[in-house]
Amino acid sequence: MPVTLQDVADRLSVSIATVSRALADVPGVAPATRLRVLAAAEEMGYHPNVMAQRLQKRRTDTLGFIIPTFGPRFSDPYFSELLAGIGNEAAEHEYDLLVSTRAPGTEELALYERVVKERRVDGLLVVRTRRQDARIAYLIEQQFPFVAFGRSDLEGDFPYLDVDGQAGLEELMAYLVAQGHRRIAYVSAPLNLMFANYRLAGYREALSRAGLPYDESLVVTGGLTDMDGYEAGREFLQRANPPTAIIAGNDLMALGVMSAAQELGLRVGRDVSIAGFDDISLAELAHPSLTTLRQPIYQIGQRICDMLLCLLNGTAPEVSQVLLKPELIVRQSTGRVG
Amino acid sequence: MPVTLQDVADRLSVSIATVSRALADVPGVAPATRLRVLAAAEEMGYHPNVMAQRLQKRRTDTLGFIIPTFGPRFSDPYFSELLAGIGNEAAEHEYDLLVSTRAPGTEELALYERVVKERRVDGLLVVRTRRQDARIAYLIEQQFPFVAFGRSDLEGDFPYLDVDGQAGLEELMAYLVAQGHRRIAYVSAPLNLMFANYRLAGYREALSRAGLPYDESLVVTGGLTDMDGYEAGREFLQRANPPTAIIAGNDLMALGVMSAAQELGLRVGRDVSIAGFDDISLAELAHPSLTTLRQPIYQIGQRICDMLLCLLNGTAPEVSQVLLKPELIVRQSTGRVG
DNA sequence: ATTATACTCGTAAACGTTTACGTTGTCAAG
DNA sequence: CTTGACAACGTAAACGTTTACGAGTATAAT
Repeated sequence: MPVTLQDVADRLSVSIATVSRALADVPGVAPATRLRVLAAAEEMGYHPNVMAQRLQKRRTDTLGFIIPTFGPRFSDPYFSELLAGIGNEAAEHEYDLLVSTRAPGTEELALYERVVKERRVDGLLVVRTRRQDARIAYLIEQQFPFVAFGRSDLEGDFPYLDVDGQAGLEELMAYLVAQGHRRIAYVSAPLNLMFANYRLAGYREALSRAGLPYDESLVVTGGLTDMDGYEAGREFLQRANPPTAIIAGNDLMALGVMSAAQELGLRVGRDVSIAGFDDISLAELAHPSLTTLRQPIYQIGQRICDMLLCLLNGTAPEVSQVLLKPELIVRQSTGRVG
Repeated sequence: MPVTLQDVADRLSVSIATVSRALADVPGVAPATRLRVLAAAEEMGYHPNVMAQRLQKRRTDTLGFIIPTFGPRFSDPYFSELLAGIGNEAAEHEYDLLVSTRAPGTEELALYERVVKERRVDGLLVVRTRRQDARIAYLIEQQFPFVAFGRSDLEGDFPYLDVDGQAGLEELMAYLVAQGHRRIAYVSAPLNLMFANYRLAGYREALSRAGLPYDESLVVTGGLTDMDGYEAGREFLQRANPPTAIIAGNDLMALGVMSAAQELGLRVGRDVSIAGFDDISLAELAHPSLTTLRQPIYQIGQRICDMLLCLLNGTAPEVSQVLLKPELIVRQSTGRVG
C-alpha cells in the first residue's frame, strides 16, 4: 500500500538504485535526475520504510533508556525532567528513544540482555548507578555502547557523567555549621545507590573537618520518596534531644521531612533547618522554600545523550568522564540555629 | 558477528526454514528436530534480529507516545506516572514503547506525520486532548490506530478514555458549598485543553445548581504549573474581597495557590480552602494535605495501552469509549468557611 | 583519431527473517 | 502393488532498503 522506491523508480523509468541515491543525496546522480526524483517522490508521497533501512544499515538509530522504578508509581519528578532532556536531545539528532520502566532486579537485567542481544537499540543510557552495578558490568562485558549518569565501584572504565555529591554535601554542611548548627541529622537514600554513598561520605567528611563527632544515631537510611522522608523526619523530631538541622538525600524526602516538622508545630527555617538535594521545581515553591543543592537535571539528560551519540558516531573522543559540581541554593528552610 | 538463522541451520545441516519454524513453534517440523534446533540455538546464543522480523512481518511491535510539553522542563509528575502505566503494560505484551517529547504546535504535528508515514510504530497514544485537536484529526484521516486519553470536540468517532472532569467538579463544588462557601474562585488550565473546558463547565453547572451567580472575576485561566497557581492565588487573595475557597485545575497549581496563601499568612483549610485535581503523590504530603479529585493515573496508562493493543490485535471490540469518575478525596486544605 | 577520465546509471547482492509452495519419503488403505 | 494422504523438510520469493561493481556514454587530453 505505501509507496516504495520501486514505485517511484517505475514512474520515472529509472532504476531503484538511482532513486535511492538521489534521495540520500549521495554523489553519482545527475542534478537533473535528482530533481525529477525529488519531485516525483514528493508528489507520490514517498516515505522510506525505516525498518528496511535499519535492517540494511545494521543500526537502529534508536537509543534505549530503562527507567529504574520501585513499585508501580514513580512520581519522581527527577526522571521526567531527565527524560525530557534525553528525549529532546535525541530527537535533535534524529534518533528515536526507546523507553522502558522496570524495577531493579533480575527482570531488569533480563531486559537489558534482551535489548542488547536482539539489537533493539544502538546504545543505552544507564541512570542511578548502584554498587556493583550488574547492568554496567554486563554492558562492559558485552562491549555494548552506553553512558551512565553516575559513577560506579566496579573495575573497568566506562563513560559517565556525575554530579559531585560529596563536594555538594561538604558545602552544604559547611554552610549549616557556619549558621551555628552542631547536631545535624542526615536522611540517606538507600546505600546500594552510588550517589547515596558519595553524599554520605561528604556528610562525614564535613563533620570531621568541623571537628564534630560522627553520631550514628543521627543518620538514618530510608528510601527515596516523600513518604520515607516524612517518617524519618517524624522520628528525628520527636526525640528528646532532636537535631537542629536535617539534610535529606533528595528533595522529595526533604519535602517529607518538612511535612513532618510542620505537623509537629515546628517553624521550618527557625526551629529546625531542612535541606535537600536536586532542586526540583517544587523546592522553590514549597513553603517555606527549600534550601537545596541544584543539579541541572534537564541539561544532564541532554549531556549524557550527547555523550552517547558521540560514542556511537565515533566522533571526538572528548572527555568521557564528567564530574559536575552541584550548586548550593540557600532558601528559607534553613537559617541560624535558634 | 551475531548468530543468524543461517548459522544455526548450517550447524545442524538443515534448512534455514526448518530452524525458523522450530523456533517459531509452528507445525511442520518433527519433534525431534525441534529439540535439536532449540538446543543448538540456545547453545550458539541465537537471538532473532528484530529489524529483520519487523521488515518481514510488516509490523513494528512498537507503540508510540508523544508527550506534549511546554518549555524545556516538564516536571509534571502526572506524565511520569502515566508513562509508567503505559510502559509496563506495553512491556507485559512484548511491545516496545517509543517516547518523544514535543511542544504543541507545527513541529509536533510534523512528528506525528513522520511517525505515521515512516511506520515507526503500530499505534499511538494521544494524551491531553485539545480543542479541534489537529493530532486526532490527522490520525483519523490517515486511519492510523490510536487511543486518546481525553475526549474531543471534533467530528468523528475514535477510541478514548477520559475522566469525567465535569462530574468531578460538580461533586467538589457541592462539597464546598455544603461547607458554607459562597465565593469560590477557580484557576483554570488553558481552555484550549479539553479537560479544562469540562472542569470549568462543572464549576459553572454547580454554581447554577446551588443558585449562585457566575462571577467572571472569580475565574482566571492560567497555565498548568505550580508557578501559575502561585501567581493566580496571590492575585485572588490580595483583593479587597477575596474568595473563601479556591479550586485549581490541577494539583500542581493548587500547591502553588497554597504557597501564595501561606506566604500571605493565611491558614489554609481555615482562613481559605484550597482544592486541586489529580491526586499526585505530593497532594497527600503537602502541609496541609490537599483536598483533590483523584484520577488513577497509573491505571489509566495501563488501560489506554490495553485498549490500543486490543485495537491492533483486532480482538474484542469491547467498549472503546470509556468515561471514569474521579474520586473526591477530602483532606485538610478545605474546611468550613471561617 | 585514439585513449583516458569522469560521470551517470543499472544490475545484483546483500541485510535476516517468514512463509507459500514443492519435493521427498512413509505408511495405511484399496 | 498401486494410490492417496500426510508429515517433514527444502527452495525460493518475498519484505524495502543500500551499495559494490560494472557498463555505457560523453567529455577532455593526447
